[in-house]
This record gives sequence, structure tokens and C-alpha cells, in this order.
Amino acid sequence: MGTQGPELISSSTTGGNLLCPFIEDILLSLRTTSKPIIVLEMSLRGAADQKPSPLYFNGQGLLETAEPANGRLRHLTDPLVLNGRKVEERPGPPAAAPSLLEGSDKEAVLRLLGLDLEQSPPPQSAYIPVPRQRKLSGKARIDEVMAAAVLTSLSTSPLVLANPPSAFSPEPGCEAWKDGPAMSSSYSSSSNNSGDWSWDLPSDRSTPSTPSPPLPSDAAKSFLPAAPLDDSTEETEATHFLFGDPIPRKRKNSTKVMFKCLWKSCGKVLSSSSGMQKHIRIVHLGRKADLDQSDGEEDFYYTELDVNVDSLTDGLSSLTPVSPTSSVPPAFPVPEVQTAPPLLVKPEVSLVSPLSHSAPTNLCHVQTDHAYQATAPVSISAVSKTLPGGLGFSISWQQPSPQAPVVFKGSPGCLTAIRPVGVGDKRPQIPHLPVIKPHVPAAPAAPKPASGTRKPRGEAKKCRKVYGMENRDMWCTACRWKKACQRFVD
DNA sequence: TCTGCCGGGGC
DNA sequence: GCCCCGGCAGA
Repeated sequence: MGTQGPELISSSTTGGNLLCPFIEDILLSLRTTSKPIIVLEMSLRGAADQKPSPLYFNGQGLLETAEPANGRLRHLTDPLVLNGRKVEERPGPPAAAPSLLEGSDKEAVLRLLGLDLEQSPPPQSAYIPVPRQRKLSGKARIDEVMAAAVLTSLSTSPLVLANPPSAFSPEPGCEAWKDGPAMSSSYSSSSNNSGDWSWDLPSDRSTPSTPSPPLPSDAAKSFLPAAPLDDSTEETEATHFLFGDPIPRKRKNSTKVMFKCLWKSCGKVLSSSSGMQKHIRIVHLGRKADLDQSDGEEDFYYTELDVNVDSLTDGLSSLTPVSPTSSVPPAFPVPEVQTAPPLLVKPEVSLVSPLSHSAPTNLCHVQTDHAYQATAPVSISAVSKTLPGGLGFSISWQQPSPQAPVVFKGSPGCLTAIRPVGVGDKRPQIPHLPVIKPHVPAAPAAPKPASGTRKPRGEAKKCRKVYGMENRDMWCTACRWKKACQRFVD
């Protein structure tokens, strides 16, 4: 059975509200979108009786949670999926993570977020990376870009096959949204008493001279829906200033196109596409070397990299920021290339989605033209994904100005609930959302187990774990019949 | 102990 | 063919 690519789980020009079992689905979508988007709320949801675990947002853009049993961090997101970089488990909370919320500042922030002050905050404050300020190794950046490029490339040939599945219903999501306990919250903004916010740096702050610049309220307001996001160079420059972010330079002539194999645990980088196709054909697809004809399948297994040659000579210490959309066409037409401010976050209760009144709410402006520029969950309640009953990740977002739709993609069966959130819309309507199966070749076949032996247990979560026993009607047929799960195939 | 799912059986 | 479930085996 071939592995299915990501489904389109939402395509909306105004906004929406998603409940999805997989965090990485949403985060990847955010990372790969090039549209202005205002994230009203992102939260992790589990069964109501589940005990929340402290959540950390680490310096690599990964969500992690500490399991009380052994105090070790476990990654809530799959690092390979999220940013293409394997991050080892660490024996404890990030050592370099400073406590960003102390004393009255902490209380002020908690109040701003509408959080229960009596709830004990995470033992160590979470911290959100400002990705372009972090210094990754060249390899890490390549991998990060790769992961995003894969997702984007998978979305290039959408094919409408069916209506939304029966599981598509606003009610479960609504319930989960409302009923989800306001659990421990993690965020990484420091605050003064006036409520102004600024980003702090991730733990791997290897650029000590980079300040954590304040975010003036006025500047933040300029990113509210009332202000168009995409037509103001002033804004862009201001934002770059605010975040200590250099204004994106035009591509230099020293940029060289390389090709990287996306085959799992390969990562070979070659300088020519034909060479890469040959590599994939021979090494991964097991085809004969002398057959030079390509059926195009190889194209799906590698991607282009724009590599700064100057940097290469420095031992790949830095690469030019590469947007996956620069080498792979986007799923939907992009009216213009946006010079993106990395991120703005400001608590803004007045813009709360009608669905989110019971939950901590923040306004988070995410706009990006870089794969690693967009994620910023600012209000997160978490449960360990290892707890029974599954994990829901919900997001509600708006778009400041209706343009091309913002696309969220996820694993097959990812969508469990959605309802729209229009700008200023108090009466959500059920959106008409096609379920799109991207046209992708079958993933590399796993070696077949010897006949007669039981198939080794897969790593993927199955319907039972994802949806829980109480939502058995949402399971795939096979799971209901106690057969091999068809939805979350390994 | 939990969970995925094979194998078998009822309809 | 659809559906259910006992029970095995891996985690």
C-alpha cells in the first residue's frame, strides 16, 4: 500500500478553526505558507481527564514536553517532519532556557493571556525561537528547508476526489475547544507592565550581540487586520528593525543550485539534477543504471537548494535563506512575493474567535516567506502524546485581507473538526472544503516481512490512540474491525 | 498492561 | 463481502 501524501484540510481566504491530531501538520502548514495570517489561538488538547505536562518550545522550533515520570523531555513534534533535523532527547529542560517570566512580569503576562494565575507555570519557561536569529549549521538549515520543500512539493498537483469526510463536523472541534481545560501555558515573550511584548531568544543564542528588541504597541497594531500586511515597505522594514532582522537581500550571483535527495536517511547533495535522478533511480528505486529514461518519479524525491557558494567555502556554515516556494511552485497562486516580517505576537482579546472564549487567547501574526520563519504558538496547553486518548491540536486563524487562500495540509484523516472564523465574523458557517489527495508517487516501499511472520508494530499512532475509544465512529473501518489501520499506515 | 492486528467465524 | 471478536505478540 502506498503512503498517502498530505490532505488538504483547510483552504480558506478568511480564516478558520481546525482541530487536528497532529501538531506537525499544522506547524508545517504554517511554516510553508507564504500568506499573511493571524493566528488567534493554538492549543494542544487531550481528553479532559488527562493531566497536562509542561510544554517547551525549544530553540529548534520543536515542541517538547517533559514527562513527569522521568523528567526527560520528549518531543511532541517529530523533528524529522517538522524541520528535518533530528534532535536528541535531552536529559532535562533546556539548560540555557532562562526564566523569562518572573515576578510581576509573569503575572502581567499571565493576566494578559487570561490564564489562571493559580496554575503553576512550567518549571522552566518555554521559549520560542526567532528562527532567523538562530544560528544553525549549514546542514541543519538545508534539512530544515528540505522538510518544508517536501511538503510544498507534495501539494503541487492537487486533485479533488471527495467531499469532506463524515468526520467533518464542527461539533467535536467545538466541544474540544470549549471543554479543553486551560492547562499550563507556555510562551516565550517577556513583558513589561504596560503589556508590550518582545521576543526573547532561544536557548541556542549563538549571536550574543543580537538584542531582543521591544515590540512597540503601535507597530504591533499595524499588523492587525485593519492594516494591510503586504503593501507596506515601511512595515516590513520596521519589523526587520524590530526583530533585529536584516532586510532580505536580493539573491546574489554566488548562489548555486544544488540538488538534495529527499529519500529518508539519505540526504545526498549533488550538483546536477540528472545526477540526482540517476542516484535516486539506481540507489533508491533499484532501477538499472543504463536505463537513462526517466518517468519523472525521481523528481519527487529530490529538491533544489540554493546554496551560497561563499558560505560553502566557509564549511557550509551558513546558507542563503531559501524559500521552498522559490524552487517549488506553490499549491495556489501567490499574487506577490512578500517580504516577510518574521513574527508578531500581541495579546488581543477583542479579536478572539467566538470559539475561543474559554481558552487563553492571543493574537499572533505569522507571515513568512521562509520555511523556518512562521511558527509561533503563543498559548499552549499540553498533554503528553504518550497519554491514552490521543492528542488534539487546534488552531484558529484569520487572514487580514482576503487574497489567495491559506492552505493547511495534514496527514490523511487529520481533519477532525473545522469551522470558519471570518474577520469580525460572529456567526461561523460551515465551509465548503474539498478533500484533496495530492498526486504523489508511492513512498519507498518498506521491506515486506517474511511470510508467516507477524508484521512488526508500526510507530504511527492508530485511530484508537488518535481518536480514543469514545470516538470510535471516527476510526477507519479497518481499525473498527481490528484490522491493520488504513488511515495511519506506517 | 496496553495495543495492533491476524485469523477465524457469523451473517 | 461486511462485520465482529478471541487471542497472539510486540512494546
